[in-house]
Amino acid sequence: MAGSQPISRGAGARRRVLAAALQVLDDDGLTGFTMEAVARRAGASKATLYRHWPTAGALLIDAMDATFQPLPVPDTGHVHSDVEHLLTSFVTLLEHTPFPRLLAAFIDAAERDPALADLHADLTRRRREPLLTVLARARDRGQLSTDLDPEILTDLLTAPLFYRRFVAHQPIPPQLVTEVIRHVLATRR
Amino acid sequence: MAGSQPISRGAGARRRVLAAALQVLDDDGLTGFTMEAVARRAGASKATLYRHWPTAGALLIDAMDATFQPLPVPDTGHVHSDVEHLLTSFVTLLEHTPFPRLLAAFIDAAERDPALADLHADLTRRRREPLLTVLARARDRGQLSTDLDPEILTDLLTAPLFYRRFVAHQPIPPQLVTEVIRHVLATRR
DNA sequence: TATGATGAGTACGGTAACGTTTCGATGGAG
DNA sequence: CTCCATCGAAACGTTACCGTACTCATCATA
Repeated sequence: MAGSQPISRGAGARRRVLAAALQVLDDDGLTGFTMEAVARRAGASKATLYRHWPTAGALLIDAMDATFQPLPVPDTGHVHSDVEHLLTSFVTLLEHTPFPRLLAAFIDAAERDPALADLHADLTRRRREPLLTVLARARDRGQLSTDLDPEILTDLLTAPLFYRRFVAHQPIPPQLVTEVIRHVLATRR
Repeated sequence: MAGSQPISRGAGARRRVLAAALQVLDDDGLTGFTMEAVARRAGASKATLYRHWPTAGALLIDAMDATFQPLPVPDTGHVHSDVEHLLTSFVTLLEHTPFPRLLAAFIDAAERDPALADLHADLTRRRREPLLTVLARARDRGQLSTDLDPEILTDLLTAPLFYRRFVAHQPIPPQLVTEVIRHVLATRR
């Protein structure tokens, strides 16, 4: 976006509040996510928050929606390396950004709030798109058997990375990406 | 910590409180998990809670620890059906018990409390054991190539089920277990 | 049956977030 | 330059949870 566009008074405060909301969620989790805490962090008035968002849940939705950024779609000509690029980028996201902690809080929230659950499902769908694009392209090129469902392949390829980070709560070993691809992408010898 | 037959006075209240703690966590998540709420639900006095647990975190740890129950280890003679039994049981756990909602809350809590993180890692390890047992037995029988790491296989087999439930937030299709096994356990036709 | 533990119920002062309101300051548009 | 929508700050009464303390009932056992 053209950064020199003047940021209107209202939009400026809005952006600061959204950024502060993510910081609070990252630091203190869902428990610490209150209107007061976000207002403090943003250097904003509570009145401003309530002017823009009726509830803390609505604010949370906007804040999480603002975090989304799709991974760039690689095009090396080979499924294998395309997928490897994507998964490696994703591991970086999991290990070196606030993303996973935000997601952990959000997953819990989405269990109990239907509006958050909807957004969560939508964000997940958008997050999967680059990988699905790569797989579809591979199928068009004949590099991938047509009896393999791209949706299930996407599950199988990305799930272990999530699992390591959120469930096993352990670092992701460097060879995991390679191993996952080897098992799932059917490079059978 | 007295006898085994009669439930000593103390142990009775303790069990009721732990059960109430899980109900509160299931219904209201981490946000609603307070000493007062648990005491109310248990029909117990706050003083009783504080007598047994110094903090809400300590109570949460004991409550989550009490939920753990290992899946029975099947022994059909074939890796394939053994694994299928285990994964199917696990899907039932994910779809028809409070387990996943409890876990969602716990994962968020474990992101910020080291003691909870330790317990989380330990519970995950114990949950994996039946599958690891089955895989080890298969290897001893020569039904499984020795160059496949059982730990990674366990990741690949269970991760998609977690993923569907927590990340994709979608029902687990009946054929997913079969598909996962087909891809991961290398029964290539 | 007498006694010591244990628990339920209640009350307490302290803290924090709630959601709303008022007021004075400020910056962008006409 | 003027106007006015928007902002930050502060105060408000309300509600909820905190952690502790005290009383009285109940059960376990010797």
